[in-house]
Amino acid sequence: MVQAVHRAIHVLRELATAAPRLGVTELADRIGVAKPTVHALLRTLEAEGMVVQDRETGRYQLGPGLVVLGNAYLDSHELRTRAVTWADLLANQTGAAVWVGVLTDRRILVVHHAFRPGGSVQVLETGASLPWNTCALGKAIAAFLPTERRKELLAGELLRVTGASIDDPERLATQLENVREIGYALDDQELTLGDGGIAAPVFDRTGDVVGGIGLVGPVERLLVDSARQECAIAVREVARSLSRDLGAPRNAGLRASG
Amino acid sequence: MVQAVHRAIHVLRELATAAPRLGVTELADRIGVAKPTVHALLRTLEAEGMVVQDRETGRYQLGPGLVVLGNAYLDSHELRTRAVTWADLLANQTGAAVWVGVLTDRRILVVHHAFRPGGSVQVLETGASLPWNTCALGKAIAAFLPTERRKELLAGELLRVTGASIDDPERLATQLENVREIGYALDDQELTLGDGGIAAPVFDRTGDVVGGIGLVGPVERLLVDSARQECAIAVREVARSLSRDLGAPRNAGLRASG
DNA sequence: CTCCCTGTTCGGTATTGATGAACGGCGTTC
DNA sequence: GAACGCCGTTCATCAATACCGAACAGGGAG
Repeated sequence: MVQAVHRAIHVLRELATAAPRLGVTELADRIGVAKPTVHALLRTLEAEGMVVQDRETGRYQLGPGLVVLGNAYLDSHELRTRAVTWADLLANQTGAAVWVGVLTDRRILVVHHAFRPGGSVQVLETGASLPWNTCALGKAIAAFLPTERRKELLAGELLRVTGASIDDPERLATQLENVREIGYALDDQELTLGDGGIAAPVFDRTGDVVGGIGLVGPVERLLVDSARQECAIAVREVARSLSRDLGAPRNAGLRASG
Repeated sequence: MVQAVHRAIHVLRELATAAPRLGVTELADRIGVAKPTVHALLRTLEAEGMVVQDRETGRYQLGPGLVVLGNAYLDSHELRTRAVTWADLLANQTGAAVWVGVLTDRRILVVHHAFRPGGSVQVLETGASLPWNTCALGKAIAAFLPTERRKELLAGELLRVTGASIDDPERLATQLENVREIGYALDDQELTLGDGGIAAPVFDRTGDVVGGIGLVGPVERLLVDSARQECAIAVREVARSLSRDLGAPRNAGLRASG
C-alpha cells in the first residue's frame, strides 16, 4: 500500500467531514503526521485542483477537481446509466421520488435521484451517503448480499439517525430474511422523520447485487396499506427489468438466500 | 511535490477521461510509469474506494468514494450554498434553467443547476465541465478576472464544441471588453446547438470573481430581442445580490477593467 | 494444446518522502 | 503600541519506502 496516497486521501476525508476549512496544523494533529508532511501533500493536492487554499486565512478546503472525478464515476457507472430511464418511469408511475443507490463500505451512496413529478422544491440527493441500516435501499441490498458480507454489516456499528432507526442486529436480521422472501424492503421514518421508503435489489450479469432502486416519500402517501402494496410491486418490477438490462440471470437473488 | 500522489491523481484522471475501464498495462503505458507501480497505486486507491476493480475482467474503473468527496466539496462551497435560493428565484422569474459555475483551470464547472420551472424531462448538469470560451458563464467570469489571468486564458487553447463556438482570441477579447461594460455575457449556440446563455459574474468579499450565475435555454426564448434585455437585467441583478451575500464591496468588478 | 496477453508478486536499490528545527507574517493580548 | 503566541511555510538530514525489472499465474484466442 502506497503510504503517501493513503495519507493524501486521509487528508481529503478529513477535509470532507470536518468544518468547511482546516489549517495545516489541525489537519496534522487529526491524522497524526508531521506538519510539513501534510503541507507537502496539500501542495500537490492543490496543484491538482483537489484542494483549494483560502488566500486570506491560509486554510485549506476541498477543491473542484473532486467534482469532476465524482461526475466521471457517475457517468461511467453502468447501473446508473441504465437506471435513469427506469427511474423516470417509476417516478411517473408512482408519483414519488426515486433513488438509485449502491453500497459503499457501510453506507448507501445515492447515485441517481429522479424527482417526484411536478412537485414543489426538492433537494437533489445525488451523492448523499446514508447509513445502510436506515434506508430501504440499504436493506434491499444487504438482504441479497453473500452471507459473509451481510454478517459483517450486521456485526458492525448500526447508526441511528432518527428515533425510528433500527440498531438492533437481530431485529435487522429478521427484517432482511423477510426482504429476501418478499423481494423488497421498507423503511418507516428510519432515515427522515415523516418519510418512508420502498426499495428492491438490482443484480448484474454475474447474479450479484450491485445496487438498488426505490421510492422515497411521505409515509402517509407511500406506506399506507392502500398504496404500499401497489408501489412495492411497481418497484420490484422495475428493479427486475433493470437487472435484466444489466444482463442478470432470471433467477438472480434466489441463490443468495441462506 | 509528492510524486506518488501526483501519479495517483494522474491515474484517476486517465480513468475519468478514457473508456469506462482500463487495465493496468494500458494505464501504465499512458502515464509512462512501470506496471507494478501503477498496480500499487491502484491497490491503495481501491482500498480507499476511489477505484473499483471489475472482478471479471480485472480492469479498473473509478470508485464511489470520489462522489462522496465531490459532494462534500459542493456542500462546503460557499458560493453554491448561497446561490441555491437565488438560482431558484431566477429560474421562476425567467422561466429558464439556471446554472451556477466556477472557473477551474480552463473550464467552467457547473456547481449548481436549478431546473426550468414546470418543465419536461431535464438532465442534471451539476458536475459538468465546459470549455470556458463556449459558455456565457465562462465569458462572464473571464471578463472580470485579473488581466494576467485573462490573458492566459485567451492565449491558451480555445476549444470548439459547436460550429458557433468562438476560437478566435481577438474576437473573444473584444467580447470580454463588452462584457465588462454591460455587466453580463451571452453565448449563442456556442455550447449547444439551439441553446443560448446569459450570465453575470459573482464576486466575494475581496472583490475577486469567484464564479458566475446565468440562464440556459433555447435561443428562441432567451436571446430574441424582446426577452434578452429583460433576462439580462434579472441575471445581473441576482448576481449582484448574490455577490453582496458573499460580502462583496458595492463596486466589485469595476477595478478589474483594464 | 500452445502461445501470448493479462494482472499479480517478489526483493533489491536508491529515490523520495517524512521529519524536527527554524523562519516570517499575522492576529491577539496585555 | 509592543510583545507574545500561533499559524503556514521552508530547509536540510536521514532512512523509510515507493519504484522498478524480472519472474509468476491465470485466461482467451488461435
